[in-house]
This record gives sequence, C-alpha cells and structure tokens, in this order.
Amino acid sequence: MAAPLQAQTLKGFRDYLPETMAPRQAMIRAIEDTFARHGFLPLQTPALEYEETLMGKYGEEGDKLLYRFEDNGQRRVALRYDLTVPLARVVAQHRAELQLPFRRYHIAPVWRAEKPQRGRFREFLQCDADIAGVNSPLADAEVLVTGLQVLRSLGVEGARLHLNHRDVLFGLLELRGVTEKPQQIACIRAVDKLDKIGAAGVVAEIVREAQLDTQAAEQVVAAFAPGGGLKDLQQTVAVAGDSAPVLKQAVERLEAVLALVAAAGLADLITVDVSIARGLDYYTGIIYETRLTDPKVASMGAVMSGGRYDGLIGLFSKEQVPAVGISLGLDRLLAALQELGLLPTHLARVPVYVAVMDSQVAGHALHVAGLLRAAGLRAEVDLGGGKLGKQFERASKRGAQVVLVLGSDEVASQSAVVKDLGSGQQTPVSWTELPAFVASLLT
RNA sequence: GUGGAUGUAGCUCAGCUGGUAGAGCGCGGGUUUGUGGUACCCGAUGUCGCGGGUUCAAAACCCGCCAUCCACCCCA
Repeated sequence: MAAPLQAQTLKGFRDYLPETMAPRQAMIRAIEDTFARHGFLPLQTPALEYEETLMGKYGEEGDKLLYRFEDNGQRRVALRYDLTVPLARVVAQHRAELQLPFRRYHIAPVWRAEKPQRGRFREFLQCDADIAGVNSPLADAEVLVTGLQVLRSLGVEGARLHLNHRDVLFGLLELRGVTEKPQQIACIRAVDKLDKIGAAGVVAEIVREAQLDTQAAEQVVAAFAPGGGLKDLQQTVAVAGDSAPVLKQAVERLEAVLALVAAAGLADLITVDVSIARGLDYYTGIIYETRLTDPKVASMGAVMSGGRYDGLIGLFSKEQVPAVGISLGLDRLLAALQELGLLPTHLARVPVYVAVMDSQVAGHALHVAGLLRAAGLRAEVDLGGGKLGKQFERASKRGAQVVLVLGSDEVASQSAVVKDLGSGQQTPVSWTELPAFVASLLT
C-alpha cells in the first residue's frame, strides 16, 4: 500500500475545528446582525481580483504581501488583501446601480503573505462596514458607533478605540518645519512607536531615518509626546492660530466626531491619540485602531481599525466619491478571546442525546428527535448502538446535557425517559410534552 | 525580509555530562441484568521534525533543511 499523503495545511492557514468554529460562527452572526441593524446592506465580491486593481494601493510593503499569480487564461490576478479596495472598485464599477450614500457590510476572508505570528495569519476573516458618498463628521461617527456596538454585542470588554486624523499628523509636522513628504512619513513611523521604544528611542529614529538634527527631532517628539490627547491638540491650535489651518481643521473634525459619538453614549470607549499613524496609503481623514487593554493580548495589535479614504474610489472612476469605514479582524479577536479564556464552550456540543435501546425503536427515536428539532432544540440520535451504558457514556463524553431513553416500554406508552445528566434526575415524559419539558431543562 | 527559541505518544511535557524511550491527561476494554460523568483494574500507543555527519553506540553532539513560536518590520 502506498504511503498516505501528508495531511497538512499551508503555513499561516488554519482549519477551524468545531470547538473554535462554533463560537466563531456565533460571533459572525452577531456582527452581521449588528451591521444590519445599523443600516448596512450585505455585499460580496470575488476572492480574486485583477492584479492591477490591488497593486499600489497599500504601499510598498503591501504590494509585497499580495498573493499574485497567473490564472489559466494568462491573466495576472491577486487574492484580495482587504475588503476596502474591492469596495472602491464596486462603487466605481456599479456607480449607476448604486444609490449614494452606499452603506455596505462585507464579512469575508482576505489573504496576506505575511510571516505568521501570534494573532497574525495569512488567511483571516475581516468584517467591514463602510459608507461611501458622504464626507461628514456624522458619517465618521456612524461608522465608529457601529464598530463599537459590534464589540459590545460580542461581549468584548476592555477595548479602547484610539482616534486620530491624518492631517493632525501632517499639520503637527508642518508646524515644526517638517514639510518634505518622505521626512514626514519617517517621522510618523517613528512617533507610532512612542509607547514601545520611548521618547528617546523615537528621537534617535527620527534623526536616523528622517535626517533631522537632534533638536528638530526633539521638537517633533514634543509635539506628539505628552499622551497626545485632544486637550494638547486644542492647546497647540490655540497657540498656533491661523498659521496652521490644516491642523486646525483636523482638530475641529475630531471634536465634531467625538461629540457625536458621545451623544451616542460611547465616549468612554474612545480616546484621541496622536501617535496613531496607520497606513498612509489611501487614508485622508480620521484614522483609528482599537486595541484590547488586557496586557496578555495587547501585543497582538489592533483588532478593529480603519479610517476615511476620500481618494480611493476616484482611482477607479472619473468621479470622486468620499468614503469612511471600519474593519474588524475577527480571527485575531477570536485568538485573543481564546487566550483570555472568554470563548463559550457549550456551542460545540449538542445538548440532547437520544439513546436507542434496540433497532426495533430506531424509527421512533428519529420521530422523537424530530419533535425536539421542530421546536428548535439541537438533538442527535445515538448511532453506535450497544448497551445503554455505552450510549450514556458517549452522551456524556460528547457533552450532552440531556439523554432521552427510548425502549419498547416507552414506545408503547408514547413516552420517553428524560434524564438530566447534570442532576442525575430522570422523568418519564409523554411525546407531546417532550419539547417543552426538555427545553425547560436546558435553560 | 532580519534576529532568537523550540521541535520526543492525539495533547502537555520528562529523558542528568551519548548506551536504541517515560509520566500525566486523552484513547480502547473491564468491574454480569435498561443508566453516563466520579473510583478501581487491564491495555495500545512513537520513522524521538526531516536528511546527512561524528561515534563501537545518538532522542541527546555537529551541519543543513523544514515547521512552529517570539521579537523587529508591517499590520487585522
């Protein structure tokens, strides 16, 4: 006999066994439901796109991480890297059929050829909600509120959304005399690491990467340093006055968005954080990331982020269409929750087990199981046969909560013995009473 | 892409300075009659990641490869 094939998954790709898939699916449903309740409609797009659709949208690094290849018709194609660029393509391509503002949600896997790490995979599920067609604080706030409500509906505690604005970054730098784009980007990259390598480390990196002198670098860091909250920004604006119009406008935008989120009762989940940089590729307005505060999983990075991208759709169309969105990385969130022991385990178990005394009653067992299933209860029928003790053993090993025993006596009286495996108590119940009785045991 | 750590039964791991492998959990069977989980008894586990080398002898030492994890980079 030939040796069996190697059973293996690709690096960075994973199987989701029921133990993780069951809670994962419950989360997906909750997210979808929350998106829908916030007025977003479902959209789906192909996993594969033309290479040129995706190339150059994510920056140098991003291009390297695209899965690219040639299809059987010699077309250059790539697996989607996110859900935002496909959305931009859709809005441009179906512009005539869509009514603006267009609100869509999209839950689907994306692929990035990165080096896998804890909480970082090559295939992972993104859950996005975006609004195309409106550039306003209200649209920004609507998207943020939706995202925060999603986290709430998932029961995620200890998450914090760090909000910033792209023009705050550039405005602060220009105020310090850093006006060259490459220098600005180098500075922003460095500042992004403030909480990781400290102020001195950031100064060093700016001197090295942006070729500023130490004094200038220190000034830059000072502009971002002291926690970098909204108050610091407002103070900076007050001092700078009209000499920093871009900065002023960005800060006003942040104020407006924050006020709206506060009115929705979610202010305590958001803080302004000028050190948030994010990909500078297509973002043009607010940017943000959401991190879990528990130190055990803080290093896994952001679980939900996004921002405003008013120029992206225009790349695919003559018309400029502003847009803003949020993106939740479900598999990273799931990995974090799993590590924190916050995933429910009961979902991967079937609560009702129907024992079958002998083959004579098999048909009746199916009938009884059917009564429960019709009532919305999850039930499985024993398939292994054998002694009743064996069947009970299987039931409890599988995590069932209730076992129904069905023998010829029970069939004769149109009843079943219902045993609660938790308490050990058992009761004979007629078939008509069965669904209600079992349901009462499961609550 | 750069640097570091790890790789022994399904899982978590032990195996001291080289003498061809162990534990716990899990798994299978049993403790007779239509009752599981707890207890007791018995049992099977394995190219010691892969390929070379050193040696009388390698799971252990050396080299290469692969995989996983961690940090950097970047990100969800």
